[in-house]
This record gives sequence, structure tokens and C-alpha cells, in this order.
Amino acid sequence: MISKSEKTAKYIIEKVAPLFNQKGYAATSMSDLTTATGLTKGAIYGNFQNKEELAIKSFNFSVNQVLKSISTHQNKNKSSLQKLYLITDFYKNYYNFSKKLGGCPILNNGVDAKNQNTNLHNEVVLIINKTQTNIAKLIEQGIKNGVIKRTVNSKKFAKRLYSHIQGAVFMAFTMNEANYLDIAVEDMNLIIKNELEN
Amino acid sequence: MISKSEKTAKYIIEKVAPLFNQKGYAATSMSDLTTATGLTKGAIYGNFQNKEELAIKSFNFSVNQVLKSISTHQNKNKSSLQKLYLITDFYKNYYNFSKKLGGCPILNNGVDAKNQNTNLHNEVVLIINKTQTNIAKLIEQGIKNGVIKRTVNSKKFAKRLYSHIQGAVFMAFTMNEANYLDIAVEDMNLIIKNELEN
DNA sequence: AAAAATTTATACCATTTGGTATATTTGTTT
DNA sequence: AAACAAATATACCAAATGGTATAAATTTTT
Repeated sequence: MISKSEKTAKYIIEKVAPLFNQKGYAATSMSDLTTATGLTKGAIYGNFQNKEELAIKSFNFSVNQVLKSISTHQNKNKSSLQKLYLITDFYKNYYNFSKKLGGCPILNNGVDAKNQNTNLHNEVVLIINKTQTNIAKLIEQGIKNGVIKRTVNSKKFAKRLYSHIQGAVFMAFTMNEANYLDIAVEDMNLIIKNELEN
Repeated sequence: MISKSEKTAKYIIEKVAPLFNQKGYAATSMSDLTTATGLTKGAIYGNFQNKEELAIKSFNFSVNQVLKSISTHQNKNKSSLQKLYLITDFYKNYYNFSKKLGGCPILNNGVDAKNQNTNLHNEVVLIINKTQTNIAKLIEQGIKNGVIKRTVNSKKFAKRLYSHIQGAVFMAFTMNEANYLDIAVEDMNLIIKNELEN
């Protein structure tokens, strides 16, 4: 049974997550949150301990939107190599996709929380590590299946891929030019083809 | 003749720039600025119109630290191709270098100012465009001198290089791992060698 | 439907926010 | 050194900050 507060907690997070993502933790005020939700401080503090807890849950909500969407996209193919290509393919539309979330939660919170909110920043690190591990696993599977070269350093490649993509995400958003993502994806696809494929 | 206020204005910017870079515009309060400088609001508002003007001048100060250092590094060689390699080479130490500035001003302000401070954000865009243009010019010079392939799209390459590096900067800082920069530099050097060099 | 428990709204708190008017100090000119 | 100008410190402002105690309303249980 879903309690009333569980519903409103979810509602609050949905309404508030894009705000935190756009403005950052410190610059998002309680009054921003009440106007965005149409609720009062009483309702918010009844469902969350403080601003920080809400910010962290909002971050995780936004990140899950991304991860779920990637996961769905990846289900289009079972081959580990093709799943890699589906990652880069996903990021072709990431500019428009993440715009709905108020920007890329990893990028925004990574920069914003650093030096400001240790707990939130730790959450970002956690997600990045998790994602990189998943990419590395995909490569190791590809090696096992003989579609990826045995010489490939899976962890290093995961870093390359993630770093490359996040760079394009940053550039796309600050320059307002989705094009940066196309260039990066083109780049990464070539690297996969030339350096990974058997 | 240097007036007193010019001196203190410079002094304030020097003390304050790392703070703005670390915490971002909104999260850096006037009291942060007074404690960092050891001065009072009177002194600060006597030298700057408002917080925004100080933030923008602080950003430009930080950026100039970077640009000057790159420029000095580039003077080690006259060849346009080698100057390109000196850019990537510069970023090998960028993690430690920019740490002294409170992080990468482009990355931090690019993310922070977006959706928050239009004037500051415009400043970031200006610098990125300027830098990319310089890279593109370097390539065009290399083409003229016959050391770089005539087929290379200079503007596109500038985007690739910049995007790639900023991605590594972001990862290095949020993951606290300078290694990301080494990987990206290695990557870019290979791209220059394989795709640019004649 | 009454009672109990939970959830939300209201009213408040001390503290901090960016900014200003004015007084005081410091530097410059005569 | 006196007079003037420029720069800094002090004292203040209304508005906003995150958070809380409590009252009112709404669910849930009995």
C-alpha cells in the first residue's frame, strides 16, 4: 500500500529535481521549492529531513532517468559490442534528452557539489564508478565472446569513453550546440571500430 | 602612476577569484569575500559596482592565468604543429595547475553560470570561442606550411580537441584523479599524429 | 462514524543575504 | 602643515535564508 506521504514525496522530487539540476544546491532556495511544488515548507519538511536529503534524492531521481533510458536503449541488441555502440548512439540525442531534466545531472552536480556538498558529491562519484564498471564489464564480455581484442584495457577504455562523452556534454550545454555530441560520438565509434573490434 | 584603488582592486580580485571559482557565483557571499580579503564591504563596493562585476573580473583573472601559461608553454617551439602538441602537453599538468586557481574556471563557470548569470556565462562562451579560433588558426597555418594535411577541418578539430580535454578536466576533478588528463592527452596526441600530420 | 495517527499549513525564529548612506581614515595637492 | 580628495570602515537597511513549533486539516485505523 502506498501511503500519502510516499506519493507526495515522489511528487516533490519530480517537481524539484530539474530545479536543483539547473541552479545547483546552494542557489536553489526553499522558496524555489515551495513555488515549484505548490506546497508549503511544512509539507516538504514533513517528507524530507532537510534540503540536502531532498537534493540528493533529486539527483538520484534525475540520474535514474538517464540510466533507465540507456538501459532500454541497450536492450535493442544482445551483443556486448553492439551494446557499446548503443551507448554512444544514446548520447547522440543526449542534449535534447537531458535538457528536459534541466541538464546533465552528472555534469552539473559533479561541478556544483565539489567543494560545496560532500554527500552529494560522493553520490556523483558513486554513479560514475558504477557506470564505468558497467562499461568495463561489457568489454570483458566482448573479449570472452571473441568480438573484442584481448589486448584492450577495459577499465582504461571505460574512462576514455566516459570522459570523452562528458566533455561533449559540457561543451554542448555551455555552447548551446548539440553538434559537439555528434563529433564525440563519431570519434568514439571510430575508436571502438579501430581499437576494440577484432 | 598606479592609484591606490587600482592596487586594492587587483588585490581583491586575486584573493577572491579562487573562491568564486570553487563555490560558484551564488554560493559565494559578500561575507566570504570580506573574510577572504580582510577588507570590509565598503572597500569592495568602493572598487566594484556589485558582486556580479567582481565575479566576472575574477573569472577573467583566472582564465588569463591559464591562457598566459599556455602561451608561455607554446613559445617553446615555433612550428604550428609543435605548438599543437604543446597545448596537449600543457594539459598533462593541468590538474595540479588549475587546482591552485580553485579548479578550471572554464568548466566551473560554464556549468555554474548557465541558467544563473547570463553575463558571466557569455564571458565563458567568449573565451571558449576565442580559444577554439586560436587552435583552428594554428591548424590552418600548419596546412599552409605543409606539415598538416590539407583535408583537415580546422574548426571541427578545434572542437574535438577542446571538448576532449574539457571532458578529462571534468573527470579529473570530480573523481579526484589526474590520470584522466593523461589518457585524454595520449588520445589527442595519437589523433594529431594519425589524422593531422602529413 | 469516532478516535488516533499522519500529513500539511501557518506563523514564527535567529541569521544571513546583497547593498547603501555616512562617518572616518588615508593619500594627495597646494 | 592645511585643505582637499579619494578610499575604506561602520552602521544600518529591507528582504530572504534554512529551519521549527504548533495548529489545522486530512488519512488511516478501529
